[in-house]
Amino acid sequence: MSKRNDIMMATLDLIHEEGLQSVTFAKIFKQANVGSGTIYNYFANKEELVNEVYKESREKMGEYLLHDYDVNASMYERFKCLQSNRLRFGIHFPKMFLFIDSYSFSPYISPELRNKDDGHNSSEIVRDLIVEGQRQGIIKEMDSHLCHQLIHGIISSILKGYYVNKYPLNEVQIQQIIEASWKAILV
Amino acid sequence: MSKRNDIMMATLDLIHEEGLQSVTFAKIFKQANVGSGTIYNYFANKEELVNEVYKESREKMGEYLLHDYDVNASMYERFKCLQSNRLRFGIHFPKMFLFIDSYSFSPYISPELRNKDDGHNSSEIVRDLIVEGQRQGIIKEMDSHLCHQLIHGIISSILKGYYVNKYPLNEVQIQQIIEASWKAILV
Amino acid sequence: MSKRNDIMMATLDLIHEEGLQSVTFAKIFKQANVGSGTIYNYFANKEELVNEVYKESREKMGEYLLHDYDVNASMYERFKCLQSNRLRFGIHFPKMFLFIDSYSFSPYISPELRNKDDGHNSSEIVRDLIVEGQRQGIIKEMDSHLCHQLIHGIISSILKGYYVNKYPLNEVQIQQIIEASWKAILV
Amino acid sequence: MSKRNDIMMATLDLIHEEGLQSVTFAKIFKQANVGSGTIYNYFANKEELVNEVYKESREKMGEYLLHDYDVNASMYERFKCLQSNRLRFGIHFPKMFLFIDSYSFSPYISPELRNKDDGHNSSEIVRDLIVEGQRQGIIKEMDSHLCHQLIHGIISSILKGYYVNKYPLNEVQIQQIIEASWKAILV
DNA sequence: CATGAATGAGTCTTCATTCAT
DNA sequence: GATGAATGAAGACTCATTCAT
Repeated sequence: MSKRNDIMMATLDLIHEEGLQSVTFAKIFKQANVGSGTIYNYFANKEELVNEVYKESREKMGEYLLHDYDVNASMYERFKCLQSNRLRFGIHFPKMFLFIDSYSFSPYISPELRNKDDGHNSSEIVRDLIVEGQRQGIIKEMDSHLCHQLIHGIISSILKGYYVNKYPLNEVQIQQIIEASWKAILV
Repeated sequence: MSKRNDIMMATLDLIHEEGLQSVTFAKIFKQANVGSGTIYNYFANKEELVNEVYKESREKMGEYLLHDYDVNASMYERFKCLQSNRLRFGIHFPKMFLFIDSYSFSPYISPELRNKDDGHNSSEIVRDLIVEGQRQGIIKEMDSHLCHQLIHGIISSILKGYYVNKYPLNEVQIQQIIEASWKAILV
Repeated sequence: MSKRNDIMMATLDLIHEEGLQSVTFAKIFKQANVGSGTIYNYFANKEELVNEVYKESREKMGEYLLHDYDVNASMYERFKCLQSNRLRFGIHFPKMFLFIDSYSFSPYISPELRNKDDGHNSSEIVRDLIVEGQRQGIIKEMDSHLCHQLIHGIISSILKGYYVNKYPLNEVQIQQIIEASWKAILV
Repeated sequence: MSKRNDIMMATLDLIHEEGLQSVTFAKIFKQANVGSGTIYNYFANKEELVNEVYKESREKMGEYLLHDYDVNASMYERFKCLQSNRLRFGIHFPKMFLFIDSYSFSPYISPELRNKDDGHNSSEIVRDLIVEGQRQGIIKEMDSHLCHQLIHGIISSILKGYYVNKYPLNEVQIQQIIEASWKAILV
């Protein structure tokens, strides 16, 4: 189980450092310190390996998004929790976040996987929240997927700027961003 | 000139269909209906070809962004025009938009090209607008590059969802998105 | 180790048969009975392979030149030994001799390798002999490198004629050549 | 006729500068200032072009070797004339001399051409001289081809050292070399 | 399970050659 | 004759994948 994990971590590291297109098996083997044949005990081929890394990253993010999520909290509290978690996930796991963000729409990732549930229903929870907010007249009427994508897009944007050191991302900025994204979808 | 254009169009098509990483010369030659050596009459190598496609795409987008842009219009009108144009460019030229969005930070695209002016000063115009809005107390105080990235990021995110058919993108949705992005950066 | 050797021998054979310029990897693989990728387990590229073949040939020749060389023998005996060994090396290893002779000054062979000691100091020994002979007034005064090249050049020239079957090269001829080259540099 | 000559001269220049193996048609066209198709009006292919250059070089050298050659002069005078002419040809036409010397035994040059008469019988004249000298008891008994090759080898050696600036080659040196080569083959 | 030498299909690229102008 | 854009066979080299140990 350790070898499998070594390989996946090495793959994620290398994708982050050099981009998916220049990650070769030779580099993965060297980085993971395993023999070149070992990978085939765990993955059928390169595509499966990458998709597996993608799947695990998605699962980890899905799980992270629901940290301290209280279904009984107020609408704004729940929104804040979800946006904050997404932002913090990006801050703590930049490799995973960027990998997901960069390749979700790439032809390399199988469409089934892209649209697949992450096992924690986080996407559905976000959209449920949007729909509920719209029913209550708090959130503007629009396609829930569109709205979801919109608030997600704001977080992505901010994180990408942060990754290239355009600005710091402390509690102050985090609160500002959450408020800005909240205002963006209010009626 | 026709052959050169055939090659560039074939390249853009293939990048869109399969991703830059799996675009091979063999596929380009077949798609463009030219001999395998012909490309080298126009481009020194694959990197130059891809960068040339990138450059033309950037130029086309830069030009498109300024459609009907009136420097004397109100702040909101100008903002609306720019955001709307970006969105419409993405809707009408999905291949170009996705190529630019996906590979601007790829090591394959030369840094000088990525940062190069697109010949229409569109980037500068957007940031000038932001700075002016901030001086007038309309737009929230923040780094102008960050703000630029934020409103750009919303459009990108929305377009990517649209491309995978998550939702339609008609006039109604376009207006919703523009308003949401405007509200996101207001004080 | 066997594969590596197979490749080098095949390379030398092909250089001899068709000349360096027309030796392709395809021919080497076929001749050596290895897969096309195998070479890269042993040599970084074609240049390294050729240089390695050159290096081994030089080492072999350097070793051969000193067969039965007796530092206490007379000047003429030592001269005879060296010239005779060079000639015999060329007779017994025509591929190596011709390869060294033809490509020592080719841009394909790295200069440091060309000038490198062959590990047996044979070049130095020849020049030492010349210098000693000049000090004793036996050998004509001239640059030792020039003199070295002259006696070496005679052997090369003779061997090339022999290789294209211009004449036989038996003991009689060998003695004639050695004597002629000795007389050419005497005072 | 001018174009044909331009191409041949450009070819000889390039072979001298970069070696036969790296001379491409593209370089020849550029150097000769002709279009890429022009060559096929004069030469069937690259090999024919190179062999034609070789043939002309050999003819020019053959002609040069007989400058001021007096069949009635003394044996030594005639020997001196031939060796001197060969040396002077190498001094004045280094490109041709080196090309002939380097590629005469290369598989690139067709064997028929290598052994072909140069149209001036110079080779035969040299060997006739040798045979005559041997009959008179002046020159050592040995295969005339061998002897020819030997005195030719000395000149080649000397010229190669001269080309890389190891020493000057003025009248003094020329006389020394001729005498040395004469002594080499005397009984 | 783990290994890595061996493999060969596939990659980019070069370059002699053709042919319409 | 002269041209050079177009060509594609062939070159060096890469890399995912296999298999004997």
